[in-house]
Amino acid sequence: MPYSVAVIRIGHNLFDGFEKMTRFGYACINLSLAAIHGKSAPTTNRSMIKKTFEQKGISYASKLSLENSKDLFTILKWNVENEIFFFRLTSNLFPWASEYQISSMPDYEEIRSVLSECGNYARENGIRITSHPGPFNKLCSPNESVVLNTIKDLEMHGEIFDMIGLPQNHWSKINIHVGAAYDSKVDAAATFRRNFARLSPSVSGRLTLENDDKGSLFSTKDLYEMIYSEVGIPIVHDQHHHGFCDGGLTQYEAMKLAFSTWPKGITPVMHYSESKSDEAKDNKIKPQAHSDYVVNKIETHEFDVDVMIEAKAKDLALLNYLSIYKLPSTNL
DNA sequence: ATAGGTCAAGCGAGG
DNA sequence: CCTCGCTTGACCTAT
Repeated sequence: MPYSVAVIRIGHNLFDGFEKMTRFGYACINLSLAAIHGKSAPTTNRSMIKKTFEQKGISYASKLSLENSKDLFTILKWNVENEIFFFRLTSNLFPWASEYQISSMPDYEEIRSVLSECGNYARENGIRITSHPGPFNKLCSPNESVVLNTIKDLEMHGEIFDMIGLPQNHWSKINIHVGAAYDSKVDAAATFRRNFARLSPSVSGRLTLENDDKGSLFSTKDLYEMIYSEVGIPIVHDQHHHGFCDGGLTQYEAMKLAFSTWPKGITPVMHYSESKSDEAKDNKIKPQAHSDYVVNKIETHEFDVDVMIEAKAKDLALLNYLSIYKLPSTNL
């Protein structure tokens, strides 16, 4: 096995025994480093608009990709220094990657080498790296061109994870939503399952599904009954979304169901966020919108689960949360 | 140098 | 019909 999750966990367990474990994580952007470095802060999100891509093409995309990759290493180091072992990788590491072969970038070899170092570092330090491709990924679409674009985007994520050297399993999950119903959840789920079979092992082995945040779409219960039970895709339970689409289950029931879908030896993931409208005391803001910070105690019950905090203030929100409750970022 | 407008992709909800 | 919200603000141009 090129990347042994078991070894990492046993290693950390030497310190703490075999108590319940939780890693807290943040998504994509590091605002602590931004606060220190200002405009020149490390970022994995350099991008460009379409017009610029048309003018400058793959060579400029390659340049940005290399810089993004180098800064990924800096951010991973920051994570270790701050004892954060769960991190969502940006989907924008390689700008416009759907428009070219990654391997034909001029800086491909150097990028591969930098990403491979990132992977080694993450493995040595037990950082869990995951991703969350955008909402335009619709594997359930009746429109073939939408499906083809989705497959392309997902395969791009898989290829990048392979370059980093992440295992082709749900430890390094690529997480999406079903995200649409087209007036028939039954049909949408069938289309999803059919198109799931078209993915390479690099993607299908890592893919997870998250419950939607609209009543008409897929609750955790729906995902279990209509997708997991047929094709075995593990479920990421988002507590905030559950408030808008609960399928008749309590948080606890939905968590129990979702976590039961994960393979043995791989810690399930839960998403946590709070409403911006509550935080700002402004009911004109949609309740689905994420707050800057999270302040309520996160309930994990008896479950062994990693918690991704989705808050606009990113790592600042995570560090703030941990300080409120005097928690370690992990008790691994 | 900074502010403000703009920007690939798909959906559904709400005004 | 338009805007927002979601993965994740960042880029570009005019001042």
